Amino acid sequence: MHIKLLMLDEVPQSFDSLQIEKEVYKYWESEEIMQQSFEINRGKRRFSFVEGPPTANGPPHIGHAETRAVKDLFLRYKTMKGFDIYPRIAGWDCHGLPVEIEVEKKLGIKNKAEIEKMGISKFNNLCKESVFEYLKIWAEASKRLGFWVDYDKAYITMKDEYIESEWWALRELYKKGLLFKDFRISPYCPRCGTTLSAHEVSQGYKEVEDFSVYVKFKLLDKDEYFLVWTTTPWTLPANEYLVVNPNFNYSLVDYRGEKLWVVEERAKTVLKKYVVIESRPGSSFVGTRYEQLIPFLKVNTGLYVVSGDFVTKEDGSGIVHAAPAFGADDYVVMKREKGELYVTVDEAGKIALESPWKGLDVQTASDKINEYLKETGKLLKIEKAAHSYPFCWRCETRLIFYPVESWYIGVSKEKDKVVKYNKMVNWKPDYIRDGRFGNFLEEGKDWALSRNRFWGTPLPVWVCKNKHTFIPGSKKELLDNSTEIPENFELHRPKVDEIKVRCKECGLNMVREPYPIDTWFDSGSAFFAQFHYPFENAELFKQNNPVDFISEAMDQTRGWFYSMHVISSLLFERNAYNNVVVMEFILNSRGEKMSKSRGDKVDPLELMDRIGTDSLRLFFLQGPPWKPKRFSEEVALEFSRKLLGTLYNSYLLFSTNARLDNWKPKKEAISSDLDTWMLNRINECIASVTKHMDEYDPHLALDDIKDLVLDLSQWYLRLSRDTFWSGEVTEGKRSSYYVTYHALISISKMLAPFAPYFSEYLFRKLTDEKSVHLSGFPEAEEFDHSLIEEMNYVKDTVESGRRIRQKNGLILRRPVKEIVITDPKHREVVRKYSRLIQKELNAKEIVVDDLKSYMIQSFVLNKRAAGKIFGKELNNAEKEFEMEAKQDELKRTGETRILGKVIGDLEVNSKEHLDERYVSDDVSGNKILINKEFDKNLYLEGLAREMVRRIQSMRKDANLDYTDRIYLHLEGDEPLMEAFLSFKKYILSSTQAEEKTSVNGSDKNWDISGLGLKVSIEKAHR
RNA sequence: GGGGCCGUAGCUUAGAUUGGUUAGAGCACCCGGCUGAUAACCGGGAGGUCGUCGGUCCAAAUCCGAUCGGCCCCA
Repeated sequence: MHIKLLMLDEVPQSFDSLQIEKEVYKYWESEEIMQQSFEINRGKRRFSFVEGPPTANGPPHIGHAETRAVKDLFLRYKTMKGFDIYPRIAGWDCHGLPVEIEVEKKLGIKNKAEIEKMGISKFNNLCKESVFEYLKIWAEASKRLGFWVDYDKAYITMKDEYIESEWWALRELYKKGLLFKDFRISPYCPRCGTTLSAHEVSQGYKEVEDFSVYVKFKLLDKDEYFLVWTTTPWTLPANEYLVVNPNFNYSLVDYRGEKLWVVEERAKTVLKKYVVIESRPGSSFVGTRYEQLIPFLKVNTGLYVVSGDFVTKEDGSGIVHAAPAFGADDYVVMKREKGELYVTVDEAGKIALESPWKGLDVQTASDKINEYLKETGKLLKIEKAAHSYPFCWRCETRLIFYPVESWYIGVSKEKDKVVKYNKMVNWKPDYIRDGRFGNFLEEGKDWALSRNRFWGTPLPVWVCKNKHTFIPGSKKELLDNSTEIPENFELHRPKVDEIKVRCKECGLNMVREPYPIDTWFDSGSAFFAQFHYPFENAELFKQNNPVDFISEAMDQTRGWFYSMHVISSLLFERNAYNNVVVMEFILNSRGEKMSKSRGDKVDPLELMDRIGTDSLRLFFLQGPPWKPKRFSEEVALEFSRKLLGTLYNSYLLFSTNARLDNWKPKKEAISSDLDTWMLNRINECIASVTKHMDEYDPHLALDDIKDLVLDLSQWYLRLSRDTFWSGEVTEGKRSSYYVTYHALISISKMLAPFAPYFSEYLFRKLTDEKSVHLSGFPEAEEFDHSLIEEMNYVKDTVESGRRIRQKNGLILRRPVKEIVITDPKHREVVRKYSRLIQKELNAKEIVVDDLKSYMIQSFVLNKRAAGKIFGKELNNAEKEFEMEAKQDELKRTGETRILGKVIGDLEVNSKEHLDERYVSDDVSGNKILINKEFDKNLYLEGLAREMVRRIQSMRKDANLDYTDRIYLHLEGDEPLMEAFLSFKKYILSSTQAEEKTSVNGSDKNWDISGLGLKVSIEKAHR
């Protein structure tokens, strides 16, 4: 008769994680457990978090699932630890090129002109709609994954309030002199009239054959030349500097009567035959003036040599010509030298300089310039070489580098701060801080903020003809300064372009700088803009700054981690976040990146349907998050089956018995050393898990939990089974129930952040509380580490004992008479756990004693010495010496007579060996001795156990419940029947059997070490 | 082209900061055992040039250099 308790619910015999997940999900939904978890700690200690907003313009992939699992892990942990995480909201990144491209694809258009033709208003509205197209799938997958954040209150980067906060930030930066306009030299398509992003450029590389030329720049007032190599002769008319590497050595060589400077290592390749006149380091040329190569451009600056580390000796001559308008390095040189920017090419890619080449496109111009150089004797040589060159991915036009106006954030000016605040961040793994991220910060590049696109946060900069600048720090400030406001005004193009603003200083109309800004500025502002700070929630912002915890994948080192860090450093003079967990990618089973084209992308929702959410989450945390993982469903399933399946069965064993005994969860007096050990073991685990979680090492915490589950199942419960099965409810049994209950509760709580579904299921079976996620994380009580070490010793001992039995053919089912442990150091431990050891090793007695008592000393003749005495009789002497009496005599008196002659110490060697009645092995170092003698009684007892095992296996085959009783009849060979008679009580009680001469059930014939046995059983009727 | 991380058994991996027993575990495999919670467990076996080469050292998976392969970022 089963009495159903409120707690300790009955569960199915087999573990169905998918079914459990369904039930739990439904329960969370109907009871609004997630919402409650947001509220439960309001007003307590704060832990702050900010979501790195994804752009929901495609379905989430497995990498998103991983970051969400890791974020959620820590949010749940901190919630259970009693922290108030508020706000705990989702966030969505709405702007940017990826969104525009999605819309372009849908419309079947591919350039800016077409967008302008259809109207920015229409286009941007489509972008706005497109952003949320995948939102449902994202929210569904995230919820299913158990990523508990408030989706209803998500921050949205395209809302006016959010943008307004960014405007405030930009105005603050402007006030600090950190927002300014400058040129940047970017890849540019002269046909489309547009710059290309790095991503676009990398798509368009092609292998082409181009002419490259070596030209001679004459030193001023000297009959010497700098030899310079270039693949873009059209840039030569704009030459402003020559650049040498200060660390290289340059040679002046006589080449066909001309004196040329060239880097030492390249002279041979470039010139073949020449005579070296002298050598000088590159640094010595700095400042040397030279004659203009092509005299059409009027230059006021430059025409001297500068140094630059970017100059290599891989190709060319080691001397580089700089035309600042057409090269990024060149531009940096010009800035450093405070030179001027000479733009000799127009926006359509035609030469604009008054010269014979005016109006030619750069390619044609290059050919003509080559001819010109040849005619004027300035060309040394011309060659054709294949190299890869970028083309426009849309129209296949050659790209050129071209100066484009852009607004910048002056990171370089504040580099020291940016670097300093990074030191205050706890990076996991720590090498990111000084490695990948730190190195990037050291570059200290200014942040190019403006984009030549449509859909984004508008740059809040208005300029009038007199170059007066107006930068509103809020929507209100803009409106207050406007003379005409369009209908349905919002902070997006085209409305912000249509608003009329009059210059305060001169009264002229102002025009907005037409750019939207880099989307990274949107997401990088999340830590204050999500609050609409500083317009609202100042207090809330203060409580949540710096953010305690963020986590994203590795690619964000130059994305979100960077933008947030820079904005915070420049704006608030502090780090934006305290702890950041950086994740590596999930790879396919071959260790490659998953990709659409390879067809191995995994849909997280499908995956969760197949293997379950807990399995997926556990898979992510098997190793450190910052190690790339090869994904495999099998590995994920195996791990979770091992952990959760074992836990499930532990609960099953416990609950079945506790229910039968009508035990109700409550604290009980602890009555055994095994129970005390388990409690200490649990506390040790809690302490360690807490430490690892606090240090953001979740994988180590999971290892700890797994070890505890195995200790519970494979050691504690296995050894406690007898207690559970004993008939009466004794003090010992109550103690075991309590300890097991306590272990299961503790584990379900510790596991809750990792495997939220199964933990909830288990927890709810054990208690009548609402949810494990609303419960507290277990607190470790003091524990005695020596108790844990003692048990480890016991485990080792048992393990060695089994090994020794196995190696000596003493199978475990047969009891042995005695086991001696020759380790006086652990005398007390062995005594304490002797019953346990005895049972595990199936021994009648456990003895602790000195090894000495089990070593037999024997003597053999020292043949060299004895040979002198016995000569040819040595063999006979040896035989006589082996006799026990002689050995005894020697041991007693130190000498004995052999073949009539007295021998003593000098003629013998002594030897020790283990008493032959015992066995041991080298591995245990003779610490465990097993007495292998056995008598009839031991023999019969062994047979009895053999019979029990066969009967049990037949019960199992007959699908009997283990409380069912049976009728039993045995027939067989004599020793077996004798064993049955001698151990009848043991056999009948352990198989729940009653002896009967005629049994009407199933029969089976067994062979037990050559003895025949026929077993008949029948289910007994009550 | 520059920077970063990684490479340990068929698979998943511990050990690398701090050089020091026989490189440790799990899955799978083979032999044996235990078993009325368990697709569990226990003992044994097979399986490793610790990616490769070189260096430092009495001693290298560990430190250094090169090289190959995978992944990422940047150009």
